[in-house]
Amino acid sequence: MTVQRRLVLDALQRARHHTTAEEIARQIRARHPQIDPSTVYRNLEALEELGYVTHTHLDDRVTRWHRADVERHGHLVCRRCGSEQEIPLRTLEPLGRRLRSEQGFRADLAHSAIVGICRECAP
Amino acid sequence: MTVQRRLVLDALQRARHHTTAEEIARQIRARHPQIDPSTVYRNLEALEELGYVTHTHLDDRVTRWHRADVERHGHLVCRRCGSEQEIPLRTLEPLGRRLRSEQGFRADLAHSAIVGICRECAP
DNA sequence: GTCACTATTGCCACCACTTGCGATAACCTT
DNA sequence: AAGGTTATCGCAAGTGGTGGCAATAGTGAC
Repeated sequence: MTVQRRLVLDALQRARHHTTAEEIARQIRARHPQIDPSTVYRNLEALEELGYVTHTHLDDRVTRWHRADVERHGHLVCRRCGSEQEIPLRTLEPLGRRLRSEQGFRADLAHSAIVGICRECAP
Repeated sequence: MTVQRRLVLDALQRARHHTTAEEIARQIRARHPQIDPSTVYRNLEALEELGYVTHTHLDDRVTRWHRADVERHGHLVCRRCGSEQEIPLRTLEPLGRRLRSEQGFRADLAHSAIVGICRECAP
C-alpha cells in the first residue's frame, strides 16, 4: 500500500459514487502535482483486483469508479436525453437466474447500464 | 450520399457482423488513403441515424458496427476469457417488458453485451 | 446552367486512457 | 541495518475515438 494508492482510495471514499478516473486524478494532482494520471489509472485497476473498488459503464465512453462496499444497483440510461436512473438489482435478478440456469453464465448485471428511451422521451 | 459514405456502407456489406470502425477505416484507406478516419466515424454515425446500420458494445472498449437488417440478438461476454456468445432477444424480453411497465423505460437490450463469467471459467 | 446554401470533408488538436521503460520505493531475509 | 528482490512510479509516446474549423462538394431554386 503506497502513498499514491492510499490517495486514490481516499478520493474514492470522499466521492459518493460514479466518479471518473480523471476526476480523481484532478483532485489528487491539485495537492500532489507530481503524481501522474497513469498512476491513478493503474491503482484503480489494482484496487479493483484487491476487491476495494469496482467500475461500471454508463453509455458514454468514460468508466465510472466507486467503492466496492456501496450497494450494487443497475442503471437505465436514456440515449435521447442522457438521463440516468438507478434501479434495484432485484429487478434484474430474474434474468440473472435465467442466464445462470440456461447458459451457465453468471451475469454481472450491475456492470453495464441498460440503454433505451426513458419515459419522458418516449414518442 | 457521398463517395465516402458509399465506401463505408460497402465495407459494412462485405463484413459479416461486428466490425470495428478502425477495421473499416483500414480497409478503405488501403485504396483511398486520403480519406480520414474521422470521416469514417462520422459516416457510421450518419448511417446509423439514417437507419442503415447499428452498433453494439461488446466488451468494455470497442464499438462494433453492423448492418441494421441482420437479426438482432443479445451478447454474453466473459470477463475472464473474453469469449462471446450470442443469445436470442427472446431470453431478454421478460426484463424488457418489466422495465417498460414498471419504469416506462423502453430498453434496447441488444445494445450492450451482458458481462459475467461463462460456464467454462466458473470456479 | 448558375448561383446560393447547406452538408460533408480533411486536417489537426484534443480526450480518455494505455503501454514500455528505466528509476525508485516497498518488502522481505538475513 | 544492509542487501536483494519485486512492485510500483513518473515520464513520454502511443491508441482509438471526438470535436472545431476552414475548404469543398453536393443540392435545390431559379
